[in-house]
Amino acid sequence: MTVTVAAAERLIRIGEVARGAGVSVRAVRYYEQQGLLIAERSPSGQRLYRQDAIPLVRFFQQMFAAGLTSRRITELLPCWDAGHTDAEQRAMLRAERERIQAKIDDLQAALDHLDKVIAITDTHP
Amino acid sequence: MTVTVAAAERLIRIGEVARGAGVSVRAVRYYEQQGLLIAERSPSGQRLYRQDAIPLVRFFQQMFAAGLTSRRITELLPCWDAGHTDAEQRAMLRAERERIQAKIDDLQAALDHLDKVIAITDTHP
DNA sequence: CTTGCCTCTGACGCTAGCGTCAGGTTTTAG
DNA sequence: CTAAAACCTGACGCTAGCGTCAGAGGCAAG
Repeated sequence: MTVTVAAAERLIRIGEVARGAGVSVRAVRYYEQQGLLIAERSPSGQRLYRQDAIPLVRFFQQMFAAGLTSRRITELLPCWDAGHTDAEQRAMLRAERERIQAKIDDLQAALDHLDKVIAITDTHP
Repeated sequence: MTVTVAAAERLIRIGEVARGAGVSVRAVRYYEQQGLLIAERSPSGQRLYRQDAIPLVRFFQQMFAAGLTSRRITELLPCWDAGHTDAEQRAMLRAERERIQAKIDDLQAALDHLDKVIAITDTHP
């Protein structure tokens, strides 16, 4: 008979989070300052994170790349954490979705434009 | 018998350029400061533009949206103006192309991520 | 013990594309 | 002629996500 015990999760320090997610230590501190990432503290004051902080930071990077501000991300975090959403949050999700789609379209148009020029300059050196 | 005369192009002032391209007057001045857009000057010192300045400014906007800096755009302008390109410029064109494509891919991934969350929060209110 | 790496809290710096205000000239409409 | 609208040159401000430096404490290894 086996008994499963809730294993005390190994907490990691800020450097490990930063390396794991491919960002700077400064960036991780900044995320905390913006309310994106809450850390426990060791008795001596060092930040301690759960391991899922690493994918979370990666996720922040993805959203930043998509043009969301840290403020928007904090407002949308409950949609992930709890699965709980109100009408306002769903509207924000859709609005950001549309923004991103529009941005993709703009980028695609710019890409097409550049490709034309590349084609011309290649056949016409 | 009809004689075609090279019609003296009607020059426009900065306000018309700005309205035509959907940007601010300040932006147009900024482009000049960055070396993107050269303007003639009237005797009193006002900037005078040819009408193709409007599509040019639109193009700048498109490139800005694609993440190119004004510096890069100035370096690539000869590719449009003269059709003349050297190897370095062609390499820059390709590099920018790759950057934009990578950015599109990132945005698409973020969009897919958001769509998943939207689907969850919709079926699971 | 001390060497060396990691972490801490401020706090200022940076970039890029403008916004905006100040104070003055020019052009245009009536 | 005159008032409004448009234009000019500085020059400082703003945002957002960090970089970077300063000065000080924490922590495992030899």
